Amino acid sequence: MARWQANPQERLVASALDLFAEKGYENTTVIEIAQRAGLTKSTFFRHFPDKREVLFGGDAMATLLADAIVAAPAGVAPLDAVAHALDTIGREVFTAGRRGFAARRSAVIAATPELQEREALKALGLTAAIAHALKQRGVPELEANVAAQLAALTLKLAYERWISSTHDEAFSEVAMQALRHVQAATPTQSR
Amino acid sequence: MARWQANPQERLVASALDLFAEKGYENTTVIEIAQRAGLTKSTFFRHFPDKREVLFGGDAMATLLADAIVAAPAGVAPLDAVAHALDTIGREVFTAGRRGFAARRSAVIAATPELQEREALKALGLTAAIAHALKQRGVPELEANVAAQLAALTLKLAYERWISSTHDEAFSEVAMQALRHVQAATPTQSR
DNA sequence: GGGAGTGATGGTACTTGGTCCCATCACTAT
DNA sequence: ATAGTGATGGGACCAAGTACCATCACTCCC
Repeated sequence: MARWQANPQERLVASALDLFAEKGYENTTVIEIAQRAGLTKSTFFRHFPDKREVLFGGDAMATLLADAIVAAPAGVAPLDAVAHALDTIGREVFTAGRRGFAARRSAVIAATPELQEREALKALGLTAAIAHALKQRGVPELEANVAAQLAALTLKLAYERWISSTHDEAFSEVAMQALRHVQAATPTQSR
Repeated sequence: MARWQANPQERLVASALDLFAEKGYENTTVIEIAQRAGLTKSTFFRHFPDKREVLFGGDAMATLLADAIVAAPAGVAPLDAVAHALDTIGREVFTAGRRGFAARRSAVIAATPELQEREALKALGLTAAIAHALKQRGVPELEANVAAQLAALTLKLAYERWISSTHDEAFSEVAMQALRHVQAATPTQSR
């Protein structure tokens, strides 16, 4: 089954992250990334639509989150469906073994405006996916959008804390805590 | 005072928007934009850091919003400070005379992934600026972040409605209405 | 009124991301 | 063996963006 070398994508991602961390995103050329992975520019662009995307896994996250929200127990409140989804991704993608990678990746993005732009787009897509999934559950348009905004903030806070936590906290734990905090900080409607 | 022709930026923006609407962003070259404005590629990049930015006014909006939030009457709730800021930008930048331009611009962005990416980044910057301004008012970190998320949603909804409204509603009016709706759709903290 | 200075513009060469297209290679099935 | 299939290599090409220098329009000042 295995031709040439295995998992070209993974090798490209690893090479890219290494080089970005070493000499910065802008000073790294696609050809260099490919060479370090034993491949060529052509092959790189066959696996990723552009240089940025090598650090972003398509919309796997968005679909996973959306599916988990739809699959949450019927009748629960929007933010409880979100909680269910956060727990799911905590167990399926934000596992302990990937924390180191996530942290390095995050540092590179934080240092690169061009990557922040891509991340902003992904975040927006994520929020839209959450809102859409909530609507599928019957949540009214506006409530879904508001809940999605709160979910996006929760996810961001949880991710940051998960990445930088010294003691190994599971993502799910961190996320539940973050969600409770966000809920507590939500303004009571005065009027 | 006026050399050559006046307002090169404005002419470049107008040329770009026209061409993008005519033949699409991707099929339009920077050289074409410059030529239509009676300028050259060099001059284009002297006025804008890249091709995308010709449709985005730097961070003028973010600073204006942030300043207005800081300048809101002391002691009012976070979302009331936001309301004050929305009213300000409604009177200063989202004026009736600019609605047509905004609508055309919005249509082009909606048709162009590359521009949506830039817009996503701007939206994130806007949210961060709002949160930061609220913190300057003494609003605690978390409350500021939550309020900023709700403000971002409000701004987005109001902007969409303002652009597509048939009868000339002032942006401030639309924004106030949107804010009330968002507040009404905010989940009551059950636990 | 003429010349030095200043800021905006024009033009060219270069690098790199990204596309296209075709040749080639490794492996598989018959 | 042989044909077929899917992944890779390689080269030509275009456009975005950078760097640098020449040039032009206007201002200021003597």
